[in-house]
Amino acid sequence: MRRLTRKGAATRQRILEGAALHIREHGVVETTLDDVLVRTSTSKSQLFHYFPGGKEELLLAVARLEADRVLEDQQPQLGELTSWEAWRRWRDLIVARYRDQGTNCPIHAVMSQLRASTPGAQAVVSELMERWQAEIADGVRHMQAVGEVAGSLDPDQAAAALLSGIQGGVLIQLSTGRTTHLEAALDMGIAHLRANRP
Amino acid sequence: MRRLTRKGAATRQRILEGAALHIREHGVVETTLDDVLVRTSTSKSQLFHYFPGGKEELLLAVARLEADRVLEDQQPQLGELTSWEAWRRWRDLIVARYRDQGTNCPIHAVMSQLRASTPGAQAVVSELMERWQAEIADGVRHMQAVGEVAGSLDPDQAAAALLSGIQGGVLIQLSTGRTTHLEAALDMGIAHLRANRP
DNA sequence: CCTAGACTGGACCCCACAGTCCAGTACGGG
DNA sequence: CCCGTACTGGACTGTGGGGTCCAGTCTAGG
Repeated sequence: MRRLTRKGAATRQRILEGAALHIREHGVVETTLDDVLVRTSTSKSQLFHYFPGGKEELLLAVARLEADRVLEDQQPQLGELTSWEAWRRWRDLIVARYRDQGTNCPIHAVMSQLRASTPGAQAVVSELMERWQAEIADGVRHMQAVGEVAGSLDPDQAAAALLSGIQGGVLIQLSTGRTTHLEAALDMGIAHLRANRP
Repeated sequence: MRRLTRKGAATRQRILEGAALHIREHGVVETTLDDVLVRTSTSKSQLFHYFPGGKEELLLAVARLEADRVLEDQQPQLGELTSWEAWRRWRDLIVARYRDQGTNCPIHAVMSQLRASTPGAQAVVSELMERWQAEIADGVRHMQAVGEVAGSLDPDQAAAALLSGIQGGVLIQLSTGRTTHLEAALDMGIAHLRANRP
């Protein structure tokens, strides 16, 4: 696809967002191409025109869309972890976000469908995790700079541990419907930082 | 199914374990009933005889099998978290176990396929998490009893956080292939306990 | 050793759903 | 205004794979 008219770009976007929404609501297993077509008032030929790779390509595009959204939803708090109060606000924001999302994580759903088949799929998640962890690590480094955290603590290590806790907390929430584990993980992660005062 | 002859029980078990193995090797999406039949030298009618609910029931049974295996694989270390040295051994055991498992988690795979459809599916994971967390919490309580951890720490809270870290670490490993996050989470969780000396 | 019912084989059904094709329409650059 | 190509509609195809059926065989209890 080399050139897209304005109309074409709009249609492509409509299909993409319609697919993302349907997956959010029904899960990827219960989402067929026809569902997406009906919902977005488009036809097969349009879908394959914009996503020549078919369902696989569409799902991958949805994964990218959702991955971007994850970090966007945490801004601006994630980018300004400059005080303990800011860390607390970020923590509350995450909990609220995932509480709202309920027991259906779009990325998680899409990934489990693509895993083996699509090589680029794991890269989407890997990249998300890297960016996420980098932002947290920046926050840790800032706290070190202002003397609230000991310089002996490895920021990347701490960020990796905190990120793991978040992922696991959300994962457990998918089965239990509760955010208790997510909260426990966040609280422990932050407490661990605070315990490492210089 | 009211009565099972010895032969019948053996066949049922053969189907179940064959399915579990095939899912471990190929993932649940790439596993069809026919694959299982060929592998176990059984026929459709046998499979539906022992699993009247069809694929869904079979997958749920596999999930239960794998869930049990998760805790078994951590014994006896998980049951004897009675010294810092024991915690370290447990930590190493987990890392080794998941390193061996590689980037294909059977439970995770099966769950993402069942999620919405089967009501009992989430219960399998919930129960696994509960049992797992309870064992960790017992370990924390023991360390409190011997005066290595402050009594002010909530054992269930700490266990929930640690468990979240493990889950997230494993989840990230599925995309990255590395156990670095799992290790970071475990190390931080245990460090957090050690930091809370009386 | 006989009979109910547990067990087995495999042919068959069926349809959901991804993917194809082609003919017709809108668009935008020249 | 004209032509190439971007775009659209929708009928059509093919098949993977879950699930059904029934007829035949084995098992175990009485």
